[in-house]
Amino acid sequence: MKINFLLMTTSEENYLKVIYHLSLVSPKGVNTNAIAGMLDTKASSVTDMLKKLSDKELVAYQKYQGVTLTSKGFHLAKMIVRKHRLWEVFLVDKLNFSWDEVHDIAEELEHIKSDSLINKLDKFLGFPDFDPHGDPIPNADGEIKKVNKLLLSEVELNKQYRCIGMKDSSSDFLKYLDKQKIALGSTFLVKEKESFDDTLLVEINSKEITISNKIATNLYVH
Amino acid sequence: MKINFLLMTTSEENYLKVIYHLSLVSPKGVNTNAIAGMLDTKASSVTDMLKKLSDKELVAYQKYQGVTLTSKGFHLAKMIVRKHRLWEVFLVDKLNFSWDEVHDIAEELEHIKSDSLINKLDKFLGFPDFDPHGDPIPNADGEIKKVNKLLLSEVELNKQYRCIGMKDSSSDFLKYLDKQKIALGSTFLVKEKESFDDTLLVEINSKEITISNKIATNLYVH
DNA sequence: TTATTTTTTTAGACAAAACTAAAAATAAAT
DNA sequence: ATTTATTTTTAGTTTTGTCTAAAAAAATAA
Repeated sequence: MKINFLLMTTSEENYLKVIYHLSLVSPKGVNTNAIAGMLDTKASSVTDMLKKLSDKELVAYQKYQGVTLTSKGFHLAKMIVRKHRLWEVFLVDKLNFSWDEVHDIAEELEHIKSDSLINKLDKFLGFPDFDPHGDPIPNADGEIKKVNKLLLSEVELNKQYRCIGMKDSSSDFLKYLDKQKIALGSTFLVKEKESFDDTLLVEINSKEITISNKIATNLYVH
Repeated sequence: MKINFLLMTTSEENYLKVIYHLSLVSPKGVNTNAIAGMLDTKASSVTDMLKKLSDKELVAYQKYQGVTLTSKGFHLAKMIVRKHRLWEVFLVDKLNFSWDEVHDIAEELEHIKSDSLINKLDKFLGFPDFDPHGDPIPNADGEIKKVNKLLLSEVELNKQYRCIGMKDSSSDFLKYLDKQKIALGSTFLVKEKESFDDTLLVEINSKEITISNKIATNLYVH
């Protein structure tokens, strides 16, 4: 896809990215308030920005009807997500940051404007398909590798699964995983499920631990 | 040196960096117009910003008297230069950019705010002392490796010198150097100097070429 | 030394992106 | 079907960093 040269501000890019993430959950249209919540700003500010993005034909916006991305906006949003996730791989793989430290830095790096930079970075990193949290990295054309993933809470008993991602990548959750020595690629085998509170008895790296339902509904496996 | 936590905008950082570079040439005080010229902005805008930087105690500013950096401002400026030059090393050494392509990208990367990022990058790059143009990289404490350098136009005849930097790192100049296969580390031996126009006959990488005075006054050797 | 030119500063305005408070539209509840 | 509550938009400010035009200071020239 060819995109006309568009000079985007950091703020515009952040809105686009948030609309992208929200529209994966509510594809019919994203609420003003939902955007405001994610960006920690006020609904009135969101309305202002939606008008601007609409003028640039990056979103389809009708007063009071929520907002969706145009194909132009969708592609641009994926390019921002691509940058964010590639920089996260760089920070973890090359600079030895731990996976709970990289989000804020990547949040800044994702706004650096240079296609050749991001494509050379992609090559340098070996064209990774997934970031350190297991989220897929769109390629230069915006294509995303899909993997059919299950929540750990939904798997069958006594079958092998591999950890492929986290639903919630908050720092606290990642630190918990580190403490339990759970990482991307860890092998899970659920031995028992407590019917009362859905706690799981799981064998991970040939050690048995119990995992709460809250944790199990945040871990994607395959 | 301990610096109180200061939230700098990109614009403030750019002013600080420009004042730093200009004050190396005119340490008595940097003119408003000189700053405006470097930043491609208007003198009135510079005056506004100097007041703000003065309030933050990053510069010593007296109306009509030019401006100098305080020790706080000096240190901060060196940290920005450090980031710029480390990112240039990364772009050239790791991502295979050529040395004439990296300046604009580094101009953006230098404003990413994270001390641990820049120190881990420094380590990843092997604590380089010089950037791809031969300019020194301040260390984490702001210390700069000094090398007593000569212009190629000033050297003695029939003595070996090594190229250690460029006075002017403009894209055009760097492309000329690439064409002539001159790079950082190239060996020079001046065989003749034409007294009429100061053109030099130079042996570089065991090949003889003539070099104009304009080129010779832009190359630092040691 | 006085006049002229250049540099710098002030004053007032503007655009971007945020805010508050109030109005309007939509959704939910009685 | 009204009333009530929630969501969204409008209108009017604020802050940051810029601008233009005019005034003031400093530097240069006659």
